[in-house]
Amino acid sequence: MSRPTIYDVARESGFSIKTVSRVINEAPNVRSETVARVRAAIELLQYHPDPAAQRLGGGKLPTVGVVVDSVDDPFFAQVIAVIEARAMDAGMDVLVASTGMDETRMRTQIRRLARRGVAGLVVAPFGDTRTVEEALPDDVPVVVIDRKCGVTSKDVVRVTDEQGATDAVRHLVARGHRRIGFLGKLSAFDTLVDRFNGYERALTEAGIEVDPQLVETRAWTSDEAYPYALAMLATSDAPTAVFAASPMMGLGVLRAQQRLHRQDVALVIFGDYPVAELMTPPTTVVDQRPVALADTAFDHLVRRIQDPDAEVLDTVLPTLLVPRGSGELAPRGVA
Amino acid sequence: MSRPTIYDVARESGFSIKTVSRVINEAPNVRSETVARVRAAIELLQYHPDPAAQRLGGGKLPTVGVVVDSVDDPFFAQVIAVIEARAMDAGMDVLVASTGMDETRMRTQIRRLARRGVAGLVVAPFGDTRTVEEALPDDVPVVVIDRKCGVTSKDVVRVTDEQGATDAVRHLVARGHRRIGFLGKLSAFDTLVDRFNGYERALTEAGIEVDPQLVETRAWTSDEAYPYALAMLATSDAPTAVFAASPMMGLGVLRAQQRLHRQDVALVIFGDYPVAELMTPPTTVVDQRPVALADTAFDHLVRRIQDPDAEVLDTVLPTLLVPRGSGELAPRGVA
DNA sequence: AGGCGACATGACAGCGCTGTCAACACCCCG
DNA sequence: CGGGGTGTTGACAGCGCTGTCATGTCGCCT
Repeated sequence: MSRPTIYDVARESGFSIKTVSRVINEAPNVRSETVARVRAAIELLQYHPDPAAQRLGGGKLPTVGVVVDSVDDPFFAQVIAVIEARAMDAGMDVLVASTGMDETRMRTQIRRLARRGVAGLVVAPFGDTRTVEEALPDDVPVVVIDRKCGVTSKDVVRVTDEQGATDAVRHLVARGHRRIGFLGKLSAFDTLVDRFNGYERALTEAGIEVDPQLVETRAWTSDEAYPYALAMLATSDAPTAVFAASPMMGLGVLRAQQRLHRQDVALVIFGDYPVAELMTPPTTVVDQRPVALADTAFDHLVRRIQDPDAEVLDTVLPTLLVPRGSGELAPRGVA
Repeated sequence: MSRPTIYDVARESGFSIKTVSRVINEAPNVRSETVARVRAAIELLQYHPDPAAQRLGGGKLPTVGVVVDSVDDPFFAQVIAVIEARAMDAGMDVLVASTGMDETRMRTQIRRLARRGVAGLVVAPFGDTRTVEEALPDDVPVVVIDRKCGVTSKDVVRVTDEQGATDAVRHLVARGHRRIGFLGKLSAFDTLVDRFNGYERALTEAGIEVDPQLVETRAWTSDEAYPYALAMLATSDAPTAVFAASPMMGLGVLRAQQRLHRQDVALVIFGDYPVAELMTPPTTVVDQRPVALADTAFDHLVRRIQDPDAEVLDTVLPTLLVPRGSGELAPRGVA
């Protein structure tokens, strides 16, 4: 009445449990006829191996763990969705854990999943190199996503942050903007620094000097960004365009614009967000393409699981500038 | 060098593994001094029980499974986030699985998690009563969320769909609207039918007849809703207000409005969505309060895990009308 | 014909826990 | 002072797998 075990399959098929185990794990050196008979018995009994037992017996759980800042951040939600889909195809389950942007909690969550015996881990880390390197386990395959954080011992999949930012700001410069604001907390992630560098590069190559008045690096959440954005837009020599280095910064700017009833400030946000195309004007973004990122991360995780000694990869995927309207606005007062 | 086991703790503390096991599981009849000594040993060795072994030994995994339509739907993403947070506090992990709105896949995913030995399951089901009742396991505690689907054998946590819809439509009626459109696929979920009933009720009590021209029940995704919304808004006797029975329908309407350059159509969407407050005009919604829902669901799940024979609960939480602008627009042409 | 290696299968011992049951020490009561 | 709880602890047998090692069977080469 209870779930069938490997013994039931063994009895039914007439082979030993070890042979059944071999069939399950697609081990070599089993006669194809034997495989067929065992498979038939498995099918007949509707047998499914118990992951806990497989794990205890010596293997890993058919499970991948995903550790991200927060599960309901749209970016990470998409990442999780892709990983979940890929894992399902591979017959694996997905454990999720969030760090809430807390280093201790990040460490705890990673350790917990590692202890649990997951086959692999996808982690969006943060903190300085040392913290992150220490938090990442060496006995479990890990792929780091989105942020490198100086990690060199693990596979990393991220995007061209600097180039993406450069593209965004060049886009604004091409529309004639010369006073372009920047919002983004540099101390938070290395990615933010890259994005600032991209901003700086685009300005410099256009012969525009970076105006410290237009660079706001204190805000982290959108709530924090809002007053700064408000202040920046309200000054007499306000920027005619803004580059928001993250969706959170972008939302702060949008709130400020809404508050000031201004729809004439050009805006490009690094990172797409839900319904950006329905805003007034629709928001131009630098798409980080979370789907491609997660897909690649999963590929690399599988590779690492199969060959723990494979060469360490640092994959940098291109971003995509998506013009929707807000980024194509001409400078105020110009036709 | 390897992870410490219960034997290490036993040796270190001077007790048997069984006593250590008792301490871990907070079993009764253990002297407090013994507990203290064992705890000290656990602390010293940094011991953490192996979930797989606990499971095999006879218990359940310290894990809850969450099965939803899709992981990156903002509503479910929030649900998952809350469950994850609560689970973490309870020392549990969270397995996520999505159904992709496919009955077979729903069944597969639920079975898989159940087999895995999770302690409990939170499921957003769909399909007719029979399908769902069959898909839900009886040997694992389950809490059904968001949609009842006729389930009577499990705890259910949902919201006042009909009342919420009535509130929304009354709100529009109170602003003077008499031609109010409805968008929502009734055949999809029982919740949608409830929302339509709420719509009908609010109209009826205001002495307004339901105009079939203004009721669109074919669309399911926002892509499908878009052309219908477009058509509805473009007719000569177009509605002055629209009640979108789900965020997807709402996005369809918003796209249509954007396309038609119309910001004068009053709109209330059932279900909040990201940055709704930044739209032009900001979108008035009926908040389903996913956080409260998930919180309650987790409470009920814990209750059910502790007492499998507890009375079956059907909890219906109130929704919250959030006026933000779009729902307060007067009918076209009226001051 | 004898022997060796490649293939195919099985016996058995864990993996790290928990459940069952037994053992033992006390305590209360008649 | 003996019987029968009650509280506290431990020995031991699994749970359902996989790893190791042994066993048996051919086919082929010398």
